[in-house]
Amino acid sequence: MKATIKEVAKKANVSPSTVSRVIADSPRISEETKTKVRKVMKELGYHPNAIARSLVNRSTNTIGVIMPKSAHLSLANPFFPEALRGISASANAHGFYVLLSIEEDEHEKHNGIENIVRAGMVDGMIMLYSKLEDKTFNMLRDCQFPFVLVGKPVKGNRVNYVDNDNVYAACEAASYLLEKGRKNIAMITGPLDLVVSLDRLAGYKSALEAHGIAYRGELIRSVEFSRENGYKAIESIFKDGIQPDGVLVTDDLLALGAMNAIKDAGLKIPEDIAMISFNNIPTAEFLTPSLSSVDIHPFDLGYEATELLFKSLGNKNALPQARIIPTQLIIRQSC
Amino acid sequence: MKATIKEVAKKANVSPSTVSRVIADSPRISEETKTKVRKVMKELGYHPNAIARSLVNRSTNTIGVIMPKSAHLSLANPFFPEALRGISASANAHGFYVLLSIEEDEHEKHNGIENIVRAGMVDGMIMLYSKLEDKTFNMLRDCQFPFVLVGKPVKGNRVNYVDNDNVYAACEAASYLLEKGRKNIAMITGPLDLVVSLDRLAGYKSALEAHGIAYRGELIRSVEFSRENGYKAIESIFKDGIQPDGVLVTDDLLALGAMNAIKDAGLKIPEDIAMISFNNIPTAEFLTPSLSSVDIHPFDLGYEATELLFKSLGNKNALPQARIIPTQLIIRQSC
DNA sequence: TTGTAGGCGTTATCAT
DNA sequence: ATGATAACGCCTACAA
Repeated sequence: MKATIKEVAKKANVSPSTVSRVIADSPRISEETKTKVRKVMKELGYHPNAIARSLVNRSTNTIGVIMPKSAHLSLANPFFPEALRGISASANAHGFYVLLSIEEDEHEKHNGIENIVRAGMVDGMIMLYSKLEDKTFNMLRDCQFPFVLVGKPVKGNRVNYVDNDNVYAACEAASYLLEKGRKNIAMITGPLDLVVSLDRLAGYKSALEAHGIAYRGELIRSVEFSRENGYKAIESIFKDGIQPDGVLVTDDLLALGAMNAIKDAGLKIPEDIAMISFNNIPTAEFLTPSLSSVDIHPFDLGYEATELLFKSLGNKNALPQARIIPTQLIIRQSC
Repeated sequence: MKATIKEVAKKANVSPSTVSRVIADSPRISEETKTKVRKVMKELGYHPNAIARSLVNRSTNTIGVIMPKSAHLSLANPFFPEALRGISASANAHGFYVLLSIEEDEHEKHNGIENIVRAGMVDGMIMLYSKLEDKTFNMLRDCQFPFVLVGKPVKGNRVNYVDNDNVYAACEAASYLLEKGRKNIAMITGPLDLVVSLDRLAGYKSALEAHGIAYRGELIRSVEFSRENGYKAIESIFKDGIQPDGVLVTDDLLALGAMNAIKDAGLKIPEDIAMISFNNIPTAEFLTPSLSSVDIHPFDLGYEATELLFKSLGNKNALPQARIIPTQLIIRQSC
């Protein structure tokens, strides 16, 4: 059985409140008493109970992290684990714990998160994605519960968020291809209900526009993140009788599949089709050809999001803030 | 402000205990009252406070997950995220939450975990590694705190654990190389204070023995997990004037570096040096040559560990159990 | 079937 | 500088 504050108090011949003050290192307790009480705490192996503390303080020193269903696939993708590391690093630095919620399906997800929030398990949340019409997002916003989005909110939603400039990043990547003389640039992107997909598509379009090239919808494929879907997307473009000379892919897993589809069609990268992708997985440089990719700095996204959360926890009616984490286009052999 | 059980009670004209019983769906409450109370709960948007519940129940419905420092590097490695998914899947199924602890350094780590445990934040723990003389392990064991090790405990420590048969897996892989006619098989392994490293080394040795080949210590390199270290390990073997015709690597990240070192030395894989690695990262099949690797089924390791934890939570004085998750040697071009 | 009262371990307020 | 007391929100004997 664990020692409680009362037992410490009894053994030290003081009252529980005195012990409590010693724990808080209150200046209103004599050094003498402090050392005496501390000695007893050691002897008894006493450690304050976090639950009881949370109950009276109405705060748990814990932040929640929401990972979307698609993260299951993408856990292979370094984005989520790296973001998690960033979150954890910031939380640790503030003496906070991290409650992780990886949910199974849409329905459960919503319930799970709502439980965590309504049950008072966490003081704030980090959402590791941003999509249109998201129930969890709406719930959090409607509750006025403190949270930070990793990703950009839908227009008009004024909330705390941390994101890359995905429009810029995609524009930069597409421009690189265009300036290499590529004219027919396909795009393979994730689901279009994700804000990140929309942003990157917008960036792609703006690059075309800046280079005086017309946008053609038939060059675009939107699919769920997986290697298989990357493969199929390229296949489908070829089947439509289109042969692009470049392709912008919004995720390296998709790119892996796409590369294989291109090879299987007897075409060469980058000679026939140049490729740039996103996320810069650790093996990108070891592929043949090595894969050009945009590093989005997921650790920083997680870290800064958490820092922002603490800031808003400290000042409940602070205005929503945004932080933009720079991206880095890493050119390798694939373009 | 959130509604409490008292407010529900008042509005429903019943006592708090009745509401409590409705929450627990006690059979001693009439259906009539139940529906009445439930209606009020809905109206008030009532949700039981998990903290208060935890305090009186002395249990938090939360399990902790400990990720070691080296996981930082290895988060690029699918092992940890996949294991996390498995843990989360099992925890969700049991209505439990997951508290994640990724710690910075050894010292902090110990303190962090000890806090979590002693503060009563979690009902049990999953340790995602196993090494010799580990402080956290000893602390947990000495506290008699319920936990499950993913990995094998040091001999003599009777604790719950879930692991692969790493001796067998390494033996199988080494034997494969030997049966392909390779005679001088090097081994690049992780730190030798990790039980997994020792086991795989033992498996390698036993394969040699079974094939009547003498063990030579100069063929072995033990390094921290990283691509750079994989590169250096091969370099160091070459520098010693040794040219192996096969190499067994205990992690794909190490293998990536090793492959490059071999290529840079002007040698070919598998012609000059055949290679088998561990962990089967998603890109293994996309490398050139594609990398043979042992899939250790990290999801299952996490899932089964958590199931085992729940079992031991249910029966505090059950005897320690072990579960072995099968491995799968996946042969590709590198051997 | 339902209500009352005490307590889970802590902190905060008000005394002393 | 320290102690008594009352919460925090819930559960659970024990009573009725």
